Amino acid sequence: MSYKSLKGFRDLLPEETGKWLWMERIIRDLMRRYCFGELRLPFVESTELFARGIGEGTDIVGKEMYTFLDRSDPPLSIALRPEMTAGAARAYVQHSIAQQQPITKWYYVGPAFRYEQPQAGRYRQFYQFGVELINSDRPEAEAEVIGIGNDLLSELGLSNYTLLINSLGMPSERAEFREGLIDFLRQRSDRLSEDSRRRMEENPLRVLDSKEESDIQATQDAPSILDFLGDESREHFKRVQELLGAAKVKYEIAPHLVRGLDYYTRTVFEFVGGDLGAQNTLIGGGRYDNLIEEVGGKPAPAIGFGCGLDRLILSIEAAGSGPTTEPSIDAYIVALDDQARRWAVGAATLLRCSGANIEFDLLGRSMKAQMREANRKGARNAIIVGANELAENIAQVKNMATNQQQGVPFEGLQEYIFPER
RNA sequence: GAGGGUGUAGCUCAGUAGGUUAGAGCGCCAGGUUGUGGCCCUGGAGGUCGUGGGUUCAAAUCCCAUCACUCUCCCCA
Repeated sequence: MSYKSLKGFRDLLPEETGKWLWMERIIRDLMRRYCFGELRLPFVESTELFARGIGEGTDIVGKEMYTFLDRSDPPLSIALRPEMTAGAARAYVQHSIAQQQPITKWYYVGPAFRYEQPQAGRYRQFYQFGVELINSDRPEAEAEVIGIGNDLLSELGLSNYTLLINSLGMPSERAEFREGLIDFLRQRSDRLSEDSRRRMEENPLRVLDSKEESDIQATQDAPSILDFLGDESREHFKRVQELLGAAKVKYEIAPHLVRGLDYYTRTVFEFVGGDLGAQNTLIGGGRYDNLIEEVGGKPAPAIGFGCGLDRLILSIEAAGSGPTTEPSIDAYIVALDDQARRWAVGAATLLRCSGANIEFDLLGRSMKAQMREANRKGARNAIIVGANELAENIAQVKNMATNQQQGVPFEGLQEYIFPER
């Protein structure tokens, strides 16, 4: 085999795309009911947009972006999008959406790219569904967005998941907490893992999210971000919890939940799946009240989430969920000679125009082979036409399940195979 | 960037005290049926045993290197 897809990139063959179409249909139907509009963004943006939007210090920007120089003069640094929120914020500002509508509800579905070691549920080209709700600072916005995530998972037939929520406060509150946390961590740095000692200075919040047993032990009585929230942030978080209760959404408060993007403020949340191993974040999101301003717009509070569709597919498979009906073939036309094949081409066109799913042999195979193919494909009927049928204008139609076969006049085929529905 | 595991037919895998033409199941093709699928029977196509080198009379099998895939850590969806 001379060519292979690149590491972390893969083909989705028709065998699998059925599941994807099913999932995407559920997503789009859900978004219709929540009255969100679909946004389609470029796959490529200026590198700077992501650096500014996501944060220079994050791993995503620091070491996982696919960046290239284009052919302009001087060359422009561009990047494959590592997520879609920055692009959505850019679009919001570029099109002056704030001037046109008081609140904006967008969703998107599509690929994003990160240069990482692939592993289960993680690829270099991965697929995300996400929502962005822009220009509301109200806790109802949290309830709306989190509710979408909850509804989505349940409509996909998943039940083995947990919603974790936390508040990171506003930047000033987080800075204060950060100081306190660094003090705490320094005192017990000897008990921390090597990774955590490194992270302690650059991103101390992440230490709390460590999976190392020693780190978990050492940080059990670490200060909680929740104790550093000001009145407004505290009240906001409390109200979010009330509203989730009103929406009957089950959640757990997770003071250790931090998330890796710089732009989050106040509420952050994750839906984690039970049976996915390390890559178990199905949906991750939060409020980002400063991002719009960061990319050049007038300040606008916002909240959203990203949802990993590759992982959703894994969960769907693990849960035994998925589409129940496969597209069926209404009839397979079995043509016995060249005359009959000519007839079949015309008949197939007519039947297909009426809405029926029709297949016929494209390899010039024997009748036996055509019948075998009709059976294998699960066709409901075989329309058999040879010289005799052409002479009488009557096709032999065999019901593949019952074995019953009868003559059907050509002009009655459409009605027989595909009655008006 | 760090650490495990695995590479034999399209797919899932047998085959290692080195020994003739490398096997099975599934799938695919054809025949058994003159104009009728499934089940059954028979036959067939399909393999540089990941790649390169070494040891040996002889390597899928032993040694070295290398690549790919996969899982885990980091990080995230």
